[in-house]
Amino acid sequence: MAGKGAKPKKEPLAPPPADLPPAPGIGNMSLAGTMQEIAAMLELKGENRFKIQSYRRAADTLLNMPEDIRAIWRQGRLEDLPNIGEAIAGKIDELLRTGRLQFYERLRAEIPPGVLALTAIPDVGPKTALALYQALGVTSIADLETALAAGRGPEVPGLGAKSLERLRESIAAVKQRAADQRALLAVARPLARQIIDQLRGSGLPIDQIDMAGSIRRGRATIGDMDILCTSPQPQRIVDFFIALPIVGAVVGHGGNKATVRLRNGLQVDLMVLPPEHFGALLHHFTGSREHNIQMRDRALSRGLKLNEYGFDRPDGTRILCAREEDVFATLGLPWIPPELREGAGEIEAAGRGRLPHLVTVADIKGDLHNHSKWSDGTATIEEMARAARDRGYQYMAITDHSQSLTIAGGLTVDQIRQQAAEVAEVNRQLAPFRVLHGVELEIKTDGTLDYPDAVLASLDIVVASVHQGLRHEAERVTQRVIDACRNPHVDIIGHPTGQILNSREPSGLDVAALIAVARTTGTALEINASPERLDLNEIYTRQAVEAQVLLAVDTDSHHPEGFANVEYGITVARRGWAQAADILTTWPLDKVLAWLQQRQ
DNA sequence: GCCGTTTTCGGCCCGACTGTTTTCAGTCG
Repeated sequence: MAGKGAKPKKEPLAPPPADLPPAPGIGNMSLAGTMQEIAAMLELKGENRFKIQSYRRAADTLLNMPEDIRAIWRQGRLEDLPNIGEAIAGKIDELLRTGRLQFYERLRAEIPPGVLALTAIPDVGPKTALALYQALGVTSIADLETALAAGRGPEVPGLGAKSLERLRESIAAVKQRAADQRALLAVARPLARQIIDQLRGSGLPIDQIDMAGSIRRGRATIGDMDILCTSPQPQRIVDFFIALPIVGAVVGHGGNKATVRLRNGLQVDLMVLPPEHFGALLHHFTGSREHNIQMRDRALSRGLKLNEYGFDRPDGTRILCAREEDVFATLGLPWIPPELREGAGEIEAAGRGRLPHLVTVADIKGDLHNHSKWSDGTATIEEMARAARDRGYQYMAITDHSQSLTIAGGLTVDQIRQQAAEVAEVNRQLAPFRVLHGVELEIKTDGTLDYPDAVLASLDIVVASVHQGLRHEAERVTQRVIDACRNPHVDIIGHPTGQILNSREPSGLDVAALIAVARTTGTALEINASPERLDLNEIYTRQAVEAQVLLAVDTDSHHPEGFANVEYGITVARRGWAQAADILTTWPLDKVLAWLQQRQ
């Protein structure tokens, strides 16, 4: 028998030769994408659904795991990962060694091109997609639309008149949706709060109300919103909800639920529930899918069946859960914060009493990356400082752009020297509040920094960022950022990957390599809280936390209202399992000053 | 294809909804 705790294996996959580099461009994300594609193609082939599920779960593991897959591979530990066994480990190994996967390429050759795309249509899954292809020969949504318009369709087995009509509507909807995008959390969450406030203020009887789904877990972008509440008068709640001014169209409504589309296009589901089921339903609709699967698995191992109404015992009786805490307690667990519910080890951690004490907005004591009128901000240094002080902060850094970023009014060496006098004056007025004089320093396309070291040494703090040459090849971007990280004057790497949600992909930066360097240099990595950035993301945040690399939640504010965005940076930090001690900007001023001093 | 504090074989999360193939399959969240 194998030793306790270890997963017994006949012959573990050998680690790669020490001198073999991983194939370029292959990391956690791309591997997860490949696994998802394999799952979709196997589904189309009608493969065993549990095999398909295995590839999906392996993809989830890759997406949520806190470590870089290449490091695990190098150590020969692929099969130690949950949901990754001999077969999938072998495929990951093949991809990392050679950059290709024969199994995947054979599947691609087998599946008619374009059929997969049909499954983007609502209510069209693999079975329907294949039937459409076989009966009509269509290999794209456009093909299908043309065929249906020409009166074809009745020859597809299993599709009656109703289904065909529905299909036409779904195609119209999917074409519309392609133009739309997922909403930023910073757009969706205030809307959800507004709806909840209006329902609460309606005068109608509401006992409990909360948002659920990805908005409650705090994902960076939101597809649609779920709001759950309890009330003795569900119909009146539903009627009030669908008549809200913010509602653009009512998609459907009944006695205790309604689906609407807001004026900005976001879909919102409201459900009014019996109070005795509220906890179980809130848990069920908060998800994520993988978290729910693992919770049900844990229930099964205890002879219970978990569903959205509670736990069913083998004798047919039911354990009701009015509060979410009851769901966890029934499985011997403490309540798990929604931000952690991604099925990425939180249930195991909860079971061992090892959940992190997640950082909160209330822990934040300052903000170390902000702009003023001196470059591209809209407020004076004093206005920014007063706004930060009014939030209860002890300090704020002014970090206007450096000279190379001309488009943002970057400061010359002379200008930033002049700026120091204004910072000193604001500090005289607002003491003991402290404005740190800093810069958001360009990491230039040639890899050098935008000010000489002597100038950097005269500043309180330096945030180094990439704005230009984000599309450079991965090795080059990585080298530029790592070189900046190694400069002892650089304190923080700003928005490391440069991603803009919904519009710009992250650069090719090898974040794992950056984390490894930051660990040795003691440089902090930023979680930029600007809602369209959220960079580092939660996955890299967790990698940094595990590596004990310091993080800085900064809002990159260009006006006084920007400080409120700290909420979104904190959400990322929480999703990355960060505690207050991991975050530089939760530290009090004297500790931050001592840290900066010691770095000089 | 993965997994194991009853297990190395035989399971695998659960229920709602819909249409149609009148007893269930497909899709979704």
